[in-house]
Amino acid sequence: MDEEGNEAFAAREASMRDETVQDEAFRDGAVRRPITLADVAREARVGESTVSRVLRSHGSFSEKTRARVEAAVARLGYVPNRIAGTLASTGSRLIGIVIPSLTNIVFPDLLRGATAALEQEGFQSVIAVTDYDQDREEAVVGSLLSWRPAGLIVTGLEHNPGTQRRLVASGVRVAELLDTDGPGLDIVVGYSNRAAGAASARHLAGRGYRRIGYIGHDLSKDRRAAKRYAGFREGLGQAGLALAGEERVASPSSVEAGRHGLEALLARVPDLDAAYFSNDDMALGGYFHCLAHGHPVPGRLALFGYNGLDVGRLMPQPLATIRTPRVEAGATAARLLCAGGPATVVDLGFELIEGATA
Amino acid sequence: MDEEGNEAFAAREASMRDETVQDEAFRDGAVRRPITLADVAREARVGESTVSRVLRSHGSFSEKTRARVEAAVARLGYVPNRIAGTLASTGSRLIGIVIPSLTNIVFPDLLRGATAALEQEGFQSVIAVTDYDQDREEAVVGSLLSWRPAGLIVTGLEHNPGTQRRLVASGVRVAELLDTDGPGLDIVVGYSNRAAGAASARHLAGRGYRRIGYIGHDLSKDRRAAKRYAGFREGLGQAGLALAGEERVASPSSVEAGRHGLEALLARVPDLDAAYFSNDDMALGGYFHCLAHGHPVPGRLALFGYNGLDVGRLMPQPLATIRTPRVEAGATAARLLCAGGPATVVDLGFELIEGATA
DNA sequence: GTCCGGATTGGCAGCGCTGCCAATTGTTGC
DNA sequence: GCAACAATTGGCAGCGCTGCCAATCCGGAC
Repeated sequence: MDEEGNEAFAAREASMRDETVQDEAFRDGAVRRPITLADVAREARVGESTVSRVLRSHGSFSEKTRARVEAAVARLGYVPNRIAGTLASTGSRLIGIVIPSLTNIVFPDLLRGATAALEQEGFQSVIAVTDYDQDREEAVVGSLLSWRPAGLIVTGLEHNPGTQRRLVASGVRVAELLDTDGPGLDIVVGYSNRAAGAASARHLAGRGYRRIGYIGHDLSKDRRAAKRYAGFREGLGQAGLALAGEERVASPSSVEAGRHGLEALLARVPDLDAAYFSNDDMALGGYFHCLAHGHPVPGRLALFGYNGLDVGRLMPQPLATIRTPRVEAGATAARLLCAGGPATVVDLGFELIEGATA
Repeated sequence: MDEEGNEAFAAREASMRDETVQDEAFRDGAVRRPITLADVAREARVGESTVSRVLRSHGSFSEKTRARVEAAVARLGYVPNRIAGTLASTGSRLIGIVIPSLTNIVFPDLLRGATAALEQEGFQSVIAVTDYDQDREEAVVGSLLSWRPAGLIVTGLEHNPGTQRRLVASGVRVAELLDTDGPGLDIVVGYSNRAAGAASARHLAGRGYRRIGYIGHDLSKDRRAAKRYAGFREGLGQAGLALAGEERVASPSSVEAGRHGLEALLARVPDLDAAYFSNDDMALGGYFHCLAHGHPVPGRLALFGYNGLDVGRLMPQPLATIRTPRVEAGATAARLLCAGGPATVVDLGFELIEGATA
């Protein structure tokens, strides 16, 4: 145990090791030629197409043949080459998934739902991250399309003209996720962010809060957060209220941004009685600010988030928020893509969690 | 705005829409044949190999030819088919990434580092999730290998014999991540979980805590957490202490598991003065329990986590924990795989954050 | 003007598999 | 026992691209 507590964080290259494991795998020193379906066919003394049929359980073959082929596969340690298989057949078993970020747990959730559903259908997912940048989205969409995926899952409904063109021209099925506020290209699975914002506003207004502020992150990039914001203001307006103040941090959403954002907003608008955050991470930051400064919640200040993360439910006072079916959205989109039905809009709705912070 | 606050969570199929966007993309009603490199060659009046060379900026060609080819590509909206390209050439530009979970932010962090580095090198990542199940790991490794990736990133050093065999037999480069406590197959990038556990124990013992408990999740599946646990006990032993009690929840780690785990442990061992959690999520849950029950931290109970998540830094009292370079590990592994050097072990170390909860 | 070497270009054989079709074998009805 | 039919099997073209090699072009040296 030569590690010390305060390790230098910088990478320290450790000693090179003489690993020979790999070389051992080479048989008799000859250059190892990868094992192909033809090798299996020869080993099993059947035709190539028979091996192919057995391995895909497609078409007909006798039980005896199956056994022979499977034995040969096991003996040789054959791994089918899906690159070749995909090229030869029509469709690939790949689905491309484009998400804006991996920092916000929302997108791993989406991925989780999608990959689980895809695996069931025998599909693999190729992922790409855009960092909320539409130009990067265009680039990664092109890059994913070059793998000739059976379908593409993208986030949101807003895309560059170039991205739209590529998506349409490619002819692959596209599912746009987590937003139903606007026209989609093909399959749309999500919920109305605008409605969620409005519902949050109505809830806060209904509970009697009157000096309501907004703490958000960079809305120019996160279009869905912008829609919630718009819906929220609309909802306030319907209740005869106006936003008492708002704070936008330039960074992506985070606990830190929420904590500092609320601090800044309270400094400018001290008589706030409720704060609406662009999401739960931000709200948790706000909650920590209140705890740290002894502001009773919701007595001094009510807090409201978005997403319904687990952490919110487990705070000493459960966070008032809106739960969004992210995992389900991923799974639903994946299933619809695999099923190959007509263009559809699936609104999964959302659930307002009253919690105890508002 | 026809959404209501308390949406039913169950999926509600929305009306099918007659989307014709896709059909518009079909030219002149004929069945659209995908555009191939041969089409581009014809359009540009050059040979296929010339187009290929231009598109890959490989080999030599005149400036005039490049312009002609690029114009033809733009005119036809050609997207190269990497499936075919990969089959024809030797190596693919795919890296398979196998992670145990997407629920714990640690793995998205790893993915983030890896995908960012891979994109720079012109690689794409195919991901698969094992749910901490070694049999599923074996299955997904096989599935990823069938895409003939240039390399594979897996988590941890412990694998089924079958997984090991496949990895070695495939001949692809493998990077094993987030653990350096044991022998690796090829490239290993991470840090010592055992040392991290020991460092945590020394820290708590050094601060004068004597009745130290452990709250963890399912260690039989999460081998790295098990190593931290072992290191922690070892560290306590070196300080002349023994574990005052422990609580293992059967579920995966989560804020909820931490909160309930601490509650249960305190019920059994009321005179605990410090709690070591299997990670920060769990520790945050413990912190929430303390807040909810008015236990002063660290006066009544000290808390110590693992991973160094942002949220810990922003708690009213910053969490005492160990920061692990997860993003860096992903990026380093990706770069090493692309670089194709010899087998290596890179120990990135870790950093103990003193925080204010211990 | 001719020759030489390098730059540029095109032709074409596969990469490993699947899909089609034809050949072969086994089965059932009468 | 034989035809008709179904089940099973093998052969082979070709998916779209790259890599190799040969053909062609170009500019300068002679």
